[in-house]
Amino acid sequence: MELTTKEKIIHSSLALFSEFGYHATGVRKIAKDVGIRESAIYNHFKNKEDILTHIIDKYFDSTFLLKDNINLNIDKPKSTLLDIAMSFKLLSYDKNSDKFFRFFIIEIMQNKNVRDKYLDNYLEKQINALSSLFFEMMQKGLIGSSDPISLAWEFLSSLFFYRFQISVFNIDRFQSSNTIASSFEKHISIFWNSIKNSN
Amino acid sequence: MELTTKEKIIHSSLALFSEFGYHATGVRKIAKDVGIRESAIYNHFKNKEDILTHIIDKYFDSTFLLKDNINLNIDKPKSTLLDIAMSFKLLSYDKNSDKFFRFFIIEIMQNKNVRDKYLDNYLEKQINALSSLFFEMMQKGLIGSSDPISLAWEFLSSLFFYRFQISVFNIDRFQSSNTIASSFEKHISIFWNSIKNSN
DNA sequence: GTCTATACCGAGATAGAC
DNA sequence: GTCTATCTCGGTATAGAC
Repeated sequence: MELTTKEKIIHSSLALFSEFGYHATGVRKIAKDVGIRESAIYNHFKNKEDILTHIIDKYFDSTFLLKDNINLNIDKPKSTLLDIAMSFKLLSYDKNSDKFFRFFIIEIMQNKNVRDKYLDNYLEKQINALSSLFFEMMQKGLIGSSDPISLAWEFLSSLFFYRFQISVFNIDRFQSSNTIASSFEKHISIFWNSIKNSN
Repeated sequence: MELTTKEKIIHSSLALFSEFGYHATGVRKIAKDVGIRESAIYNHFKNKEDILTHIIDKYFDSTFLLKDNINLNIDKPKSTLLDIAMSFKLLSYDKNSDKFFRFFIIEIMQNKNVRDKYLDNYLEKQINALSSLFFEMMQKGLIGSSDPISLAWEFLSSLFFYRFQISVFNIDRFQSSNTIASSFEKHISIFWNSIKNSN
């Protein structure tokens, strides 16, 4: 697979941004990594920030969105939840997705554009989708009655943290990520055990 | 309370670092915020990185460590867990601690020194302490038998995420943090409901 | 589309007067 | 301990030849 220069620039930039941060990464470094001169960068991107924007637009979805063939079969509620958790786990152990994740965590804290994307395009959608799912389950009597939004937060929180933690381990303690490899499944087990209707 | 120049530098630096990041914050900006010239900074710190090091050393503990008067009364297991959660909540809604938290999240991803502190001085200790607590509870038959380390991860994960999320909301959607204000308590309720021994 | 050369700026940092 | 003045370096970005 032959990458165009533009693709190479994006690829190198992302690798450097996710390791050193956006500000600490110079255009010279990017150019060197690609194998061209700084000036050649500007044939493909307006400026440095333009590279950042392209990366965000191109990779945000693939970094955060779960596989969309999740079986939302309401009659098998526990395995539906497990499916979602496994989708998180898949992303966590995907090398590329993990790199983007680190990059985005940094940018969420510093870049309003990324932060808004995270809050509106990701978090809110996830919470809404999960709330609906739990609401349905309650109506069918599969789980006890309570606030579906709170359940959604509780369900998501652990999955997100495990992904965060694996991402931190993966920087320079790759082996340690094994210690929480089974946490995604364990979460479903504990969570389901708490909310299920036991009649 | 009169702050020394050195303290003022640390204070201003932290505010700027946590808002714009370490690399995006110049020594000139810090000096201006303090009300002195750049050169005067160097009477107090060797260089810019030296300021960073001092901040980390001075504030890491107060950012992450829970209040140490938590009552680890094993005979009231649920309220012990609630105490821990409330300690998290307290830190989340403390304005200063919240600022440091954002700063440290960024640095965890980019700075090996901070990352090691997070992993060794914070995370491992927390997991160990919680594991011991759950182990004791199992031995006393207060909760069902399972892997105490997994329980510790599951318990901590939600609390950490809620803190993370409140910190993100607090940047420019202060109002939204209310939506998860009760999540800390809710977490204890759901978690305890799952692990308690019901005999 | 990439190169060389260069402009320009702001960064971190130092010397020495006060 | 702070100031002014200044240095050097590396950053982003552009002009114009090939």
